[in-house]
Amino acid sequence: MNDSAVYDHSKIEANWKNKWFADNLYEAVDFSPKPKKFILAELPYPSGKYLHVGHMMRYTVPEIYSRYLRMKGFNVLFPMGWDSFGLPAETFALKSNSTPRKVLDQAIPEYKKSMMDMGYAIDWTREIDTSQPDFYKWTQWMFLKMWEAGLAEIKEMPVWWCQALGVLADEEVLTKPDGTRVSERDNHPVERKIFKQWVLKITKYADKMLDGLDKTQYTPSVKQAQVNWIGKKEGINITYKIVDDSGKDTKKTVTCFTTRPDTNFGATFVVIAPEHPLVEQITPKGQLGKVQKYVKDALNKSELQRTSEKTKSGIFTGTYALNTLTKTKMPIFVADYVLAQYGTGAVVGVPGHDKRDFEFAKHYGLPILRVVVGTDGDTTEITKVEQVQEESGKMINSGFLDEMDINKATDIMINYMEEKGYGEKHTTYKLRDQIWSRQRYWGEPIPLVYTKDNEIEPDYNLPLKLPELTPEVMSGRKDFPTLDQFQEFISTSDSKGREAKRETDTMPTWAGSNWYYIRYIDPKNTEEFANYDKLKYWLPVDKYYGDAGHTTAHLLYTRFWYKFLYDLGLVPHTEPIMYRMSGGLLLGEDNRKMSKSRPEFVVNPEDAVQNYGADAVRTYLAFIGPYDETYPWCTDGLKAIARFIKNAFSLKFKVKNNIKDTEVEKAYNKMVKTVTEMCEGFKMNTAVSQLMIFVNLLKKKDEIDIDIWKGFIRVLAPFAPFVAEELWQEINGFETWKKENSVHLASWPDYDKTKIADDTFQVPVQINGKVRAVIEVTKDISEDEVKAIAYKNENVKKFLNSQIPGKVIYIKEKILNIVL
RNA sequence: GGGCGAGUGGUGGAAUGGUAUACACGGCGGACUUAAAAUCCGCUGGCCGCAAGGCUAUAAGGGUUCGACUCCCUUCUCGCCCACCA
Repeated sequence: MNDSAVYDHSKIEANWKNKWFADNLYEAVDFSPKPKKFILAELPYPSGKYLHVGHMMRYTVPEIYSRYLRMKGFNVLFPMGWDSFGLPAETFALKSNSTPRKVLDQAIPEYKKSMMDMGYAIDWTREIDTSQPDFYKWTQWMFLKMWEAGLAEIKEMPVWWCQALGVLADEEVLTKPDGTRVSERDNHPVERKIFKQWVLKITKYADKMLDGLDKTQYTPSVKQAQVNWIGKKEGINITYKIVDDSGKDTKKTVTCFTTRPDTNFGATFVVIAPEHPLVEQITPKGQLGKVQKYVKDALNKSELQRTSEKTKSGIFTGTYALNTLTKTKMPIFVADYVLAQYGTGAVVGVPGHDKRDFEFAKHYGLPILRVVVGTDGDTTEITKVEQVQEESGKMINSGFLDEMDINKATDIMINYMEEKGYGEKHTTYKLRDQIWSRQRYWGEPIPLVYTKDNEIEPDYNLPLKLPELTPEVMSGRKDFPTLDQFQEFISTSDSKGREAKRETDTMPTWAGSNWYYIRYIDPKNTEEFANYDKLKYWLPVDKYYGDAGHTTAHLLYTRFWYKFLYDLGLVPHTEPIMYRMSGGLLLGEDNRKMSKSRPEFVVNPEDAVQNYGADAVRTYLAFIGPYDETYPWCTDGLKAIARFIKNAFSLKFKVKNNIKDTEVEKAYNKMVKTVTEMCEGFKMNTAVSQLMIFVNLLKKKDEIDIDIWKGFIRVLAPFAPFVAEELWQEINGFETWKKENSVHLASWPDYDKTKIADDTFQVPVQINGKVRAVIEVTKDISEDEVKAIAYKNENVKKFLNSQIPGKVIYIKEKILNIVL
């Protein structure tokens, strides 16, 4: 046997890999006349020495899809890069006793090698690295644009904070099942602290982001998640006069946001958040000490304490809000169940119709009034939380609203209050401004300068580079210094040449990820972040694949950033991404999340590729199940795929010219048709099973026609690119490698519909919906003929039992159902 | 508590109104082998039956339909995201 007789995956893969990448086979061509497809997979953040098998799970299926599209005649952009700023690299560096740059410079080539070993069809000339100055220059530039537009502000904000990592964004904090909050990275306990923070005013784009959803093809659930995250609510801000114990006007007011002003006749108290500025202003001196103590305790309470408390805590301020409708005095409380950041930070308590208010009222002995009656007609006193009515009903005990449906009453009350000047219609959002600073070293420096007069000026001399972590800087340190510890970095001059100081916060982990995908389009441009005409050619992203945890917030921020660039006329469309799908998880063989604590269940992708070949690993990851679901790794499954690849390879010895086999011909055309449909539908798992069915048939044959073989190789190519290339080169007799002869630039085969059509087909015969026989009939048979054949069938006769059929349903080529 | 999604053999899954369990794993039986591995062949949802065949099964219950894993309602369970959001 010669060399080519044995399937040796290591040899085949090493050979083709080098040739492909040397010739940049998967080049994405700017302005190609072919139609474009931009297939985007979230770039990894290197946080360890090697690529994780979970990454491969995420990338393989979209990559197969991108190969399919290329063969279908599209100019495909399937790029890759490194999201390398932020905590992951810092933590990785600290663990390695090194610096972020050094560990990245080691890890990135390893990650890249793993991707090349997998044969990923990436145009590496477009590689990006978000922590390189030529990239972050533009992140800084865009931030300055935001600042110019008034969308970047410095604000006092309560933020999550932990000793080890400093300030964290909400998204970097996880809630454990017991209610405690910890940092996403390394599980440090976190607490709430007030800090000055740069924030981006994403809320200004809330409505644009809601409206833009119509322009996308997101699935309903992705759209719904965007809508929910934005959380637009229309209601009214009602302003109440505040009086003291004796009923004297204090000249102060409290404004409460509510979506349910219809229940205002049932309002019996007001609650303000501990952080609310009114706390200090309205609390009488005698009361102030006690109230301040409550506020302090509330703010310092851990999340665990807050959520584990059975009763809602609060304290009476000693003053009252006047309910103009009922002319009653509503005591004003401070309580930590009211959030400072949502609405006005003050809530009007309607205990009969809000569960939280009910619990609070019950605990403090406040009156509970019924102003809505449900379908049960119950108008008795509300004593249990189950009786609290929230969703529907009619108004009672509510003056001019009585008998009205609650929705109508809401409208009428809003108009009434506006007319009387008690309140104003108001729209509020759950969406919060995005925190844009952190007190860490490894991030984009914020290019702003504080003058002597404490004015803020932009520094357009970009990139503003991070100071280096020299051995001198690091000597005697365990953690990285923050920028305020680099004197040379801090001191600068303002636009008038006077001494000034730099901002020492850096940008958050996700700064680069808000726009990184744009840079793939023009990664080497030094004049602008990307050439507009190139953007016009490549954008929007056709499909975006990534981690399920990034489906909502990351997508929203990406859309916000893009819409901002659009408003500046810098990008060509209003929506950057047309479609989003998130991948499931790959669990260990023990059906649990792969974890370093159970190393025996952690799959090392390098080992898998070495032992079974990249083609097998790729095809296995495609075959294992639908992209968006979660399932365990199974080594036996991988072995089976390795066997399949080997079987497919061995078929080559049977290939001959001019073999006529109608069974194979039909099966081939069916296979091409279904695999094509399944690739279109992103169902790579069933596409692989179609390939298996076809190979199982070919295995039984002694000879295979060369044209069918060539077609099969092309269909196999996106899944198992190495073996496909090997077989393709061999069958075509290409002796020396030429890029244009690659199977991966060959066209996807067509199929012949006429060869698929069966002359006969099977019709199940049902009696009362149960299959009693299957009859074989010819193609253009009439309904009557089908019936005649069916009635002759012994089993059908048996079940008809000489009865006369009442109704007979015949669906052509599908089914015959006889109803007795 | 809210939103979204899912529940099908021993396992991963297939079928989105028309023969439920494709494809694959695992298991069982057999061939080859001194033996094992590898490979190949056969069987494999459950129950009854020698067989033909029958009954039964897609989380549970109900409904629509000639026909339901698929559509609708109720309940349960799991996953993800959000969560004292007024």
